Amino acid sequence: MDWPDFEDSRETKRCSMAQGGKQRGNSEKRRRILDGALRAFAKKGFYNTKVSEIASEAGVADGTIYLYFKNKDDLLISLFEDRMEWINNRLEQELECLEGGFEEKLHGFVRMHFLLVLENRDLAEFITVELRQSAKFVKEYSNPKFGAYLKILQSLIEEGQASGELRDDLDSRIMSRAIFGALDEVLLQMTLGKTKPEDVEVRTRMLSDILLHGLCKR
Amino acid sequence: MDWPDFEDSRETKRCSMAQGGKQRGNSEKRRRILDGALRAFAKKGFYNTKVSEIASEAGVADGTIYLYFKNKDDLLISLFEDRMEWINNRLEQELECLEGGFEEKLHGFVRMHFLLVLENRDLAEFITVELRQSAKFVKEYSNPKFGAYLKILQSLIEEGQASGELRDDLDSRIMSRAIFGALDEVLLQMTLGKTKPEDVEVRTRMLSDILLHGLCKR
DNA sequence: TAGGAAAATGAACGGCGATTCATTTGTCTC
DNA sequence: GAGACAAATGAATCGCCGTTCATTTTCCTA
Repeated sequence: MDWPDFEDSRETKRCSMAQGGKQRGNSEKRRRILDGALRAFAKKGFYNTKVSEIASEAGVADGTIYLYFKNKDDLLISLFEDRMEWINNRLEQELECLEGGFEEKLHGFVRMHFLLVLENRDLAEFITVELRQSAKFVKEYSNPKFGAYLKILQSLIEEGQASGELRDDLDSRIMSRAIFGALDEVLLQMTLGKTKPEDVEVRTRMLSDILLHGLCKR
Repeated sequence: MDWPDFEDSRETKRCSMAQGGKQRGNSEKRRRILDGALRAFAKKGFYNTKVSEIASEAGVADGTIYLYFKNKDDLLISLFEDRMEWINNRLEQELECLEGGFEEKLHGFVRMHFLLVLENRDLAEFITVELRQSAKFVKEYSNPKFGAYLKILQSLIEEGQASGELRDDLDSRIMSRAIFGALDEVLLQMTLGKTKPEDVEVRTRMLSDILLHGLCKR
């Protein structure tokens, strides 16, 4: 199978509708499909989910999906970007509100990452499992929304370096990936197992602490 | 699709052959198939690889694959376990040879993880991408070989704690996952991009350093 | 309220690809 | 070298599922 080419904009497919105040119905259906797809993909994974299952999950007819998305692959990517954008927005929003130095900021970031995603188990499952799948074709089409996520983390690190709180012998690009990897793996475990709310706090503290100060005794 | 049930042992399928010194041909073909599958999966991913492609990659007929593996899923799992076992063995072997305290050991571990896997690009791609796929069904069948990998890391941490070098307020189970996640994500980036040999050294140093001492200035 | 266009429907199609199995090839024994 | 058994082959099968499109429904406008 070939991955989709992005010659036509996914975001605005079928803009042919009247422009007035009635975008409502249309966008809402698109949203319903994305929501249904998330639930379905989380349950069985992309390749084991039938389009007809997504449709019934979304409460629309099979064919309707093809009015909003080019094909199943396109739906996967659209869903991924949609959710990633949501995460990025909320992450940036919350980060702005955080007072204090780098330590607080990183702690806040880790906490947010966990909370945002665990807020919705399906999202957690989808992100942790399908992201890799899509990383595979980052080669051909570099996932911009995931790139944006990493950028946020990277900027955070660079700020810390600029303010002198952080060592500056570290490549922020590599560090941001390492941090994401650590969070993501722990998140995967939380997603698959039964995580109680207090576990989130414990893990947040533990991870931000070790990232800041390391495993060694000081 | 349902994931395979493991009622019949995958390892020893078709033991009906004579027991003498002629296991040779048989095992060798199994190996050829596993090798071919690795190449194929690395190139296109599990779901986009046709069984016939694996067969031609391995230089056997399509049907032959079914003499050694129950089905395509079984082949995936078998391959995964085979390679994971190889990694675990070599990792343990190398770790035993390492002198010094925890710092040296962790550094060695990180280095080994990178080198072992990058020694074979296909393996790197396969592990980083397909492991998640299989983590998905850890729910139904807990991947023992990956568990063993984590155990090695976990023991390393616990040793460090016992000897007093490491903080003991850290859960070694969670830490081992976090470390694996960080390594794996950085490895993914290395796999997809073009990594020069010296990059491996840089990243090894950077990662073991940050894991030991954290991002903060001391 | 008629007419027409956009949106939605879901039954049917068509291609694909995992798996099977009748046949061939190889190997060992007497 | 013939018989018997194991191993390998690959063409044919068959069920599945992504996608299409003829038809129906909805919704607007005059």
